[in-house]
Amino acid sequence: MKDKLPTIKEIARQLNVSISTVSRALHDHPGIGLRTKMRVQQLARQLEYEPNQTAIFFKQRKTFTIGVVLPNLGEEFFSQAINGIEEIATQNKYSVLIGQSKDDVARERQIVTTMKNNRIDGLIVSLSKNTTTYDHFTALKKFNIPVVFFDRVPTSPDFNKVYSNMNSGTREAIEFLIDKGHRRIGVINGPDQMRSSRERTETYKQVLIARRLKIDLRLVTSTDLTKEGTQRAMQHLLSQRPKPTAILVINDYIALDAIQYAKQQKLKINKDICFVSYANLPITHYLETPPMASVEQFPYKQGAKAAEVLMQLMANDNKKEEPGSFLNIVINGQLIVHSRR
Amino acid sequence: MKDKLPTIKEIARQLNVSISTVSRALHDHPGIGLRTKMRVQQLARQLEYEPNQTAIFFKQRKTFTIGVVLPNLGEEFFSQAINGIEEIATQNKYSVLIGQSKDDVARERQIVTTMKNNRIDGLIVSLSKNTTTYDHFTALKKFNIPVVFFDRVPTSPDFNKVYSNMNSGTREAIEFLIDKGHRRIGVINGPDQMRSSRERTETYKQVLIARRLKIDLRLVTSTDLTKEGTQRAMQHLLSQRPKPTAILVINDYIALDAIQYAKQQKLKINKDICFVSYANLPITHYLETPPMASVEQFPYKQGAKAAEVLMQLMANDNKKEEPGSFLNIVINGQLIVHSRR
DNA sequence: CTGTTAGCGCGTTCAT
DNA sequence: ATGAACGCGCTAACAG
Repeated sequence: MKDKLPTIKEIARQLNVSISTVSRALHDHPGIGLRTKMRVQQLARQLEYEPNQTAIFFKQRKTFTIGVVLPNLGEEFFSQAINGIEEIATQNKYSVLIGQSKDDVARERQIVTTMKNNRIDGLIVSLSKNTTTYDHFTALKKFNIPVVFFDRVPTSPDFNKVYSNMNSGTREAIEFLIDKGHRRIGVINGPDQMRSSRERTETYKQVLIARRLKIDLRLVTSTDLTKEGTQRAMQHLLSQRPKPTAILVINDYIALDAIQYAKQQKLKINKDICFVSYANLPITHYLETPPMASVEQFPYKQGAKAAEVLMQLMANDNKKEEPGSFLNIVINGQLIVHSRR
Repeated sequence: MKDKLPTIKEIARQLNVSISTVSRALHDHPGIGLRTKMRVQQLARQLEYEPNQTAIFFKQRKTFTIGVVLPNLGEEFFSQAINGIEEIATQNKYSVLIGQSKDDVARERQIVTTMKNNRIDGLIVSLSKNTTTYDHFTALKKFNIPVVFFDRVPTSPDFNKVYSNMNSGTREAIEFLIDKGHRRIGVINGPDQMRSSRERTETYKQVLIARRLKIDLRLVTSTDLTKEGTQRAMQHLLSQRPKPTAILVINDYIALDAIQYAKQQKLKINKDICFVSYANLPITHYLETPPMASVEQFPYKQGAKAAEVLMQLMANDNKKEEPGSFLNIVINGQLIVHSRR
């Protein structure tokens, strides 16, 4: 059944020419008789010939396929990102293979291995929140498979990364809050191994020092990104005295959990307590009580940029690449204010 | 660089055995010397040998890859669905190639063609809202590539489909509203070519007739799924006299737009006017004024089921399949009530 | 301008 | 128990 697909061999047979003539004709090779070229192309069309990509992949040692590994497609941030990735990939005639780590390191490793064996030409990754070792990625170097990380990137400088800088966005956010009169500002970070957590804390201290405000590190806490973890974080923050009047939250989803908790505690949002979060997802537009402001992180743009960088790396692959130089692209976060109340 | 990957040939050379011996040893072929088998496997491990999948794909005429084409990963419904698809595919050692049609038919065709040429083993599709012809899918039959549609499925019976039945959910929804005293119930459908639109209207009439209520078809309108289209639909509905007191909306996103519009018109949600929608997305849990109820459509389950069906079809591929029998799997929608006010 | 040949890596007869 | 040889479909180096 399947094997009756037309091949160049078949075309060659029917036209009494050689296989390579057909191949050339189909590729508009310069030195080829106009007449035979026409005949070949004509018959190919008639037979609905399509080159067998698997054979080409095999021969060219190139699959025109990239892999994308990310924690969870269910999160809007990541689906927006892959949206951007797919766009750029398609433009460049690449296909996209996806895998979700579900924040499980073993699964992440498994996916990367499978993709490597499938001979992907390049890989884009947003790390699982539990990933602390990177050998499954460095291993790809041996196979000449370039890797670009985005958003959740490794701390080590020895990787290509595209991410949104927490510093500028966080600075904007905190200064915004200070300017509105807040003096006790809490922070809910993600797990410690996430780069963003450290950056956020760092900037928090810097800005407070610059503004000559007292730093109380009990106001800096973290969540494991579960709803329960966030509730515990909120409970911790609200038990401090004096209570914080504003809280910076790692992302919109977590902020929604935090806001929900605050409401349950009979706090008035934007009055008793303000929230500023990260990501600025579309859903926030539909909310009655969204965070007061959100640091936009441009997931689509991050994904697209990561894909562009990867395309570039894959193109340079043939040439000698400069040893040990890694791209580190920062997309500045930008504070979007939803409510000035 | 890339070509220094170890092959069975290389292993054979180093061990002074034949290529086929290595191949057999690696596959635990019965008639093979235990001693040589060990030596081969040992060296393979040492060399970190991995079979070249592209070669295997090529030779086996099978890629263990399925394609997924859907309108937009940015929509939660679809990202949940692909979540389910990826899960099942992974369990069955399949990889997943994705493509977004962005509701553009030309793009949909392009993606399908590319995937076909890449020799995917099977395809899962949720149609673009503008798709009216299916020849790009029927063409796949010639290549023995089974196709399963989900959610947005063709009307013709000549396809395998998994979808959520509008009938039962719609019936539940309307009866729920009638029981709460509503007599003027509006409907906002999607574009006419969507199966769900017709089903919804059909059920609407049936239930109203069964309950001996007057049918006013001016209360049944549609949106092109843009925010503006939805506003026009709302404007139309609210200009009817008497005004509807409840509105059934094609999905949660559209419902949010509709609710927003109603609020702007100073209508009190759940008092002046009630909304019931479809999909029951997680975001609704965070809303102050969610639809009063939502017909859950189990996107994860739909995706997973579609993938299971596809796996089955691909497995039967070798055997003779019964001619012209198509699977039509219905996952009953289920009304989830958010608020009884 | 066109044909011949080799080979990519693997699985699979068919011999031995 | 093992090896030799073939072919999947295609490209490309070499020969005319």
